Amino acid sequence: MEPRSASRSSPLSRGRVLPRRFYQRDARVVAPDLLNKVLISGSILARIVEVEAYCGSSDPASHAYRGKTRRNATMFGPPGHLYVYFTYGMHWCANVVCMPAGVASAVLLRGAEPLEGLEEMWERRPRARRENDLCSGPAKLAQALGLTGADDGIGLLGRSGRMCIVDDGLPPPSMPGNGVRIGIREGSDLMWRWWVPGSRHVSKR
DNA sequence: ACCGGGATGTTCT
DNA sequence: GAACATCCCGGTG
Repeated sequence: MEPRSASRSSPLSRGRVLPRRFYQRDARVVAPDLLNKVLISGSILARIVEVEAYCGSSDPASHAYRGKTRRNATMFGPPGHLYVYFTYGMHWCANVVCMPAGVASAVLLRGAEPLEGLEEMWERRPRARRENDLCSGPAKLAQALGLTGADDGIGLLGRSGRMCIVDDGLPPPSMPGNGVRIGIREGSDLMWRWWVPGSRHVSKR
C-alpha cells in the first residue's frame, strides 16, 4: 500500500550494498556476478546487463598491462572503487576495481537497463531515440550517469557516497551470454565479456 | 538491416 | 605519429 510503495520508490531502500569482499576477487569472477546488480548514482538506478573483465599484468588489452601510470593508477588501488578513463577524444568509460590494492583487475560496465531517474538520463543523452539507447554501451552508460574524470577513484562501498552497487534479490543469470570482448586488438580471443541473455540494453546483440 | 568514415584529444611509442 | 576498452550519421540494399 502507501508505505510499501513509498519505501520501494526510495533508491536507498532497494537492496543491500555489495561489500568489500565481493570486489576482492579476480575480475573474471566478479564480472558475471555483477550481472543483474543495481547501479545507484545519485537519484539514478540502472540494472547492469553487460560487463567485460580486464586483468592487469596478464592481459594485453588492459590499461594496466604495461604497469602503473597516472591514468590507470586507480586500477592499482583498493577494490570497490570506480576507475573512469577518457578515450577516443570525447568519451568516458567506467570500471569497477577488483582485487586487493596492488593488483590491477577491473570490470568495464558496458550496458545497463534504466530503472529510475530516466528524465535525467534523457537530458544527458539528447541524441538517444529509444530507451535502449540510454545505457547500451560503455560511453553511453557513463554519459547517462554523468560520469567523468572527476569521478575517477570514487568509492562504491557503503551508502554515504554518491555511488554504490546493490543486490536487490535478482540473481545473476544461471547461464549468462559469454563471448569475446569488443573494440580491442590485443587479447581479442579471450572470452571475457558477459551479458544478460535477451536484454535490449546490451551494446551488441 | 548493415556498413564506412569522421569526430576529437590524451597517452604512449 | 599512431593507437585508442566509442558513438553517431549518412550511405546503400
